[in-house]
Amino acid sequence: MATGREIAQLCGVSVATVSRVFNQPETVNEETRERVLRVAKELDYRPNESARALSTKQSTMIGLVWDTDHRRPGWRHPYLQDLLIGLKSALSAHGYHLLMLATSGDAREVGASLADPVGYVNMTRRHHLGGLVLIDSGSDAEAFEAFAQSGVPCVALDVAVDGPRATYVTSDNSGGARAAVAHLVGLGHTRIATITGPPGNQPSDARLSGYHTALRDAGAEPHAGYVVAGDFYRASGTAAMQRLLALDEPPTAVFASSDEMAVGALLAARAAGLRVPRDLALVGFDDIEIASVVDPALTTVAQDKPGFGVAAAKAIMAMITGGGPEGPVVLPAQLVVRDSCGARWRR
Amino acid sequence: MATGREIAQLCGVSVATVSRVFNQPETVNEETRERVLRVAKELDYRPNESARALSTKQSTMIGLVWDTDHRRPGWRHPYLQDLLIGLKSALSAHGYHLLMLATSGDAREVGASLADPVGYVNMTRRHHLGGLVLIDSGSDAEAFEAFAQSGVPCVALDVAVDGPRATYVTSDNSGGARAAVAHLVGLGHTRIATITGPPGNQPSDARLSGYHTALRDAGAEPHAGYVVAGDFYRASGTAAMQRLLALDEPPTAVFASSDEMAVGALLAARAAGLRVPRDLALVGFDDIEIASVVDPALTTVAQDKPGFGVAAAKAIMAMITGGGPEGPVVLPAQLVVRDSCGARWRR
DNA sequence: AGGGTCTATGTAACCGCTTACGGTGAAACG
DNA sequence: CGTTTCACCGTAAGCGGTTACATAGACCCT
Repeated sequence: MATGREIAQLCGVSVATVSRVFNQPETVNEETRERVLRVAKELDYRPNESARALSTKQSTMIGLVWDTDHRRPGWRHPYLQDLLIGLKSALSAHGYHLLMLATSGDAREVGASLADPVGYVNMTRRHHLGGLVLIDSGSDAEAFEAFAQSGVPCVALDVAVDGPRATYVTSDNSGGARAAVAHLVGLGHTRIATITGPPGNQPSDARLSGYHTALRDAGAEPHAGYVVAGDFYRASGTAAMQRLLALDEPPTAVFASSDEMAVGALLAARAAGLRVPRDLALVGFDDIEIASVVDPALTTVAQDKPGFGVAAAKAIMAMITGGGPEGPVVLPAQLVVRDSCGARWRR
Repeated sequence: MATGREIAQLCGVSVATVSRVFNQPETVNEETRERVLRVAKELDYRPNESARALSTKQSTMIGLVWDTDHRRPGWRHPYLQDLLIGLKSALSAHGYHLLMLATSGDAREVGASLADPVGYVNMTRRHHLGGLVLIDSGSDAEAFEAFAQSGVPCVALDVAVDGPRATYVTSDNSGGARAAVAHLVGLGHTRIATITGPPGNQPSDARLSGYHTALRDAGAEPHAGYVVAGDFYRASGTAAMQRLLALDEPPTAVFASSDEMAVGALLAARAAGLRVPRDLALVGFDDIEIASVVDPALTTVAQDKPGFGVAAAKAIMAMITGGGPEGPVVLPAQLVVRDSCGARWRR
């Protein structure tokens, strides 16, 4: 690999000039600049990023905190791929890379345990990362708070954090839920239940509050037994639905806090001999792929999935270049009406 | 951030000793070692990875080549998340990180265009990456070949490459397909069609050959019109199915090279008034989430998704430490019988 | 002609760590 | 007791860039 020094010698200039050609081209004479560039091309010169990072004390990398081996093994993000697409392309536009940090297996580490904020923050400092993107992995808001307080710029997805250089992006969860439930109300339903995510999980809580708001708007009485907690996964939706169906006065409509749970509920309803949407209206949240494939196609609240990534990238870049954190970003969540609540069917 | 020098001063030793404590602990006296470690801990010392990479000429990062903005925009990998889970955890075990490379937006680059091998290889050299993992993004085997020939260690997923330091991991595509079609044969079908992926795509071609083998095994005559090409995506499955149904003698069973296309075919069949599996048996490939949710649940060939990542990580580490590339890894592909081909129903 | 400005470049220190090499003292040896 | 051996550690030279500062002309002005 050719180094700057070699180029300098071949061109009869100093290494400083070579460096300037690439970093402040306007300060170097056009003729010499071209000469340097030509030789650089001939030698297939690649500036050494390590050296560069060492002397500038900053890298062009953003860390991604995504715990795969969380307490709950096999934890899955509903739309990781879209999120990464948005994140990666937005970061690329700024010349930044995404680093998926490993925190384990390093004997050199001083005081790190695995998969906890300490390990990640260590890595962040060791690599002089520009910042961190935190992907919500269940309900560990406390861990995220530790990140936010650590001082490294970070933006969390789907969980509100607060720190000197931290912000977050989330969907309009309550608004989306409210629209979903209002839709059910508009279809004439009065016995509307909801299957929530894990209590304490922020998006879930916000969706629940949207559910309440919509009912209140409609002047309806929230029925205590109509709120059942799940964990965002399919099986919990099935279980929750079974509990709802066992009620004296089972609901005629259900708003689930995730599509996965909605699908689970659908299976339970079907198993109980109910037909959706005729006997039971169902709305989900997320608009993952499954939603449009399931039969009947699921009415749901769509999130701007790549938008999460893009917004996160923007927020990080703003903190890196600008300084202070900007306010939280709230992405729109939009009701997508399909077949599972009978809107089309009634018409 | 504390540096090695500071620690050295506080401990009354030289920086060399500090470095040794972390890299060759056995060569330093126990007492001083502990002293250094203690001070390091107090000062929250983090070795600077840039400096380290600079002097050792190697980093602990593996690059991930995953073109999101491919020719075909919106290209999606059927099971990226599982693959990443496997990849990341296996790399972490070796203390390696995964770097999602950006190749655009860098004025400093000498001769790079976007999203092509050149750009990625540039970045690989600039960052002294240990190697590259190439995710198949459609049918660009030529581009992959360029990577493989570039000399940087790389392992490709689902496309055979050949190079001085390159290898690949793939599923037993033909074996899986063969099992799937044999299953259909076993159910008594004789008019078995297949919907392939894009011609030239290696997994697709292998699956097609498995299809042929199974038919030959059964002594059946391959019907030319029964092989229809798709592009792995749902819509193409629908279109292909429509073409098959328009045949004079439509098939009674279809093996699709991907679950997405199988779902597309399912929709087409349903739209044509056919009932699956009674009027048409259907088998897919991949075993993505949708497969088990669709109605009827899809019989399909499951791939070891995290296994891809793990195998890739192993292969890369072997090339980094060992030297020469090992042979290609072929993961088992296993038939998962569900409801879409009537096996259960017949019994 | 002397002084002030500007532009273009060179000099050299520095970033923080690794490592080849050499030195020191104590133990072991003949 | 002189010499070898060995464990331990320091010295210093990189690694490949960046950048503050100095320098040297060229140009312009009074």
